[in-house]
Amino acid sequence: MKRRLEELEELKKLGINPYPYEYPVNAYSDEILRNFRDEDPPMNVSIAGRIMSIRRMGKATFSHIQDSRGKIQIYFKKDVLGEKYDILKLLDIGDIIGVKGEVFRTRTGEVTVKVDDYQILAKSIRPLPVVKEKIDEHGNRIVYDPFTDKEMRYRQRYVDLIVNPEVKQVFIKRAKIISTIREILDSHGYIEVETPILQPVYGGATARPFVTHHNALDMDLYLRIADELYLKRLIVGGFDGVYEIGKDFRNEGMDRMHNPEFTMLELYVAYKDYNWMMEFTENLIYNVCLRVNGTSKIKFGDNEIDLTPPWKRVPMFELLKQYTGENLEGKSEDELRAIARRLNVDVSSKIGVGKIIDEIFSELVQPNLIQPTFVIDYPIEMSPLAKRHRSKPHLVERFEVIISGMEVCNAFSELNDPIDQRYRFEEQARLRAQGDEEAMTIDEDFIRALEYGMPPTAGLGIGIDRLVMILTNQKTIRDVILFPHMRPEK
RNA sequence: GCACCACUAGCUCAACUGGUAGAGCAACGGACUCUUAAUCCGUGGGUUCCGGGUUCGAGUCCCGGGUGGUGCACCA
Repeated sequence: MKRRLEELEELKKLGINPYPYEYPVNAYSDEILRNFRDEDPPMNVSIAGRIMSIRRMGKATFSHIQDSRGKIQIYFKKDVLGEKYDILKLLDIGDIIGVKGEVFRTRTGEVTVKVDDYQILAKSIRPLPVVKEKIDEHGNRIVYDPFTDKEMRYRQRYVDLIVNPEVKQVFIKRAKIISTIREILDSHGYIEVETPILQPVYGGATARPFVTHHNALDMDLYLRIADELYLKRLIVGGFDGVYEIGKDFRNEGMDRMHNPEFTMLELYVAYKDYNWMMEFTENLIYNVCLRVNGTSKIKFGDNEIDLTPPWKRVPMFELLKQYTGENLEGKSEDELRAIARRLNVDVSSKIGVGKIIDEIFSELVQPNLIQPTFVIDYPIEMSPLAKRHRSKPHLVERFEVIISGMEVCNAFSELNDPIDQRYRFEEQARLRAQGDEEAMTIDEDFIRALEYGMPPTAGLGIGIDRLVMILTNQKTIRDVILFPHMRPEK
């Protein structure tokens, strides 16, 4: 770095501003490579990018520069550039330059820009990890000494993005996934809304919140753990379909599937139930995958996953029976604890019936569900916002979508009976008193809204990060979040 | 929060049972006007994550701490 600061000073002494204001770009690496024809008249281009390699050979120098679209070789010649050629020695890998020149094909066949003139656009004073690569005879990219240090890749994502082009592709695809979801939802006439992230009462999920403080009001506020209760208020307010794509925050552990802040899509549609929502969900995800990947059969880890609808719909208790050999339906808390012991599943003494079942399910059933599966009809105790099942009163009309063992969606026929809702909240309060810190707190204003009357409604939540993981074949959530949460350095 | 593993030059990695810390790339100097992991000659580069301890001697062994990874716990 010291050496580069000296170069910076030398440039300034020569009257060259190493940080100029703009540069007229009229072409990109990928277009130039794609459009070049040997028989066409020579084409002049003006491109800008970062120097990724330099091969100096006395009075001629080859270099590759990388722009937003890819890389292209450039060729400097002493007899073309004269004195300006000598300034090249002050350039380094990592510097950003603009070059103008004619496109030609080298003797070895690579389409290259022969530089008539160049300009330094930003001097890099911190050395970039140098990744060397070669394209083999099959067109495969072989990388030597790849930049792999996970900690540095996540902390200095900018470096990761410069040096590892496949990382950039994941995030471009992520953007496309989200914009495609928007297009589809908008085309159905659903209204995108924004609801509070700072909430006086948090709800809509069972999780521990982040707490912050509002100074002027001298009160604690919570970062939302879900959008649910506000979006349902909007259904009460007369919207037929609303959705929100935004960050939720949960004060829980971090691992391959969890980041403390994550992106969630929630959608609520009036006059529909969870059966309708299942069909909607499988079509949504199928179409997003088609548009983004061009196919509905994708690889995830060692598995091939087929997202073509219809997806299997299986009641939760049926899956439990299938994978554990035990019938858990209608069992008391004591009986469930005994079964858990028999199945070698550890359950905390603080949790109730719903969570014991959930525990057994996530340990013994969920990892086996690789192809997209609607798990339907959950016990009422673990779903305080869902409507009671129309024919089985101890269950609710709820589904989750499991893909590759990962929970990607959660949805219900929404509970719109204000009396039942109050009763369910009170049950949660009882669990909380028992020591379940994640049980929900009662939201009086939400109940008041239901008291005015909410139409029958279907609601859906999709974990966007996890969906992106599946559609881009990434095994950890950190690889689909640009700046995953990290402990502070030092 | 717990367990296991990792941390050595800018990057990727070596260093046997404890015995002078090394290579490739990058950097620096030189040669070279079609190279492409350019090549050839030469040079410099280290708080071995941090702090203690054991030892004549610690990158290596022990204790404590940090960060990361993986798993568990926790997690609509």
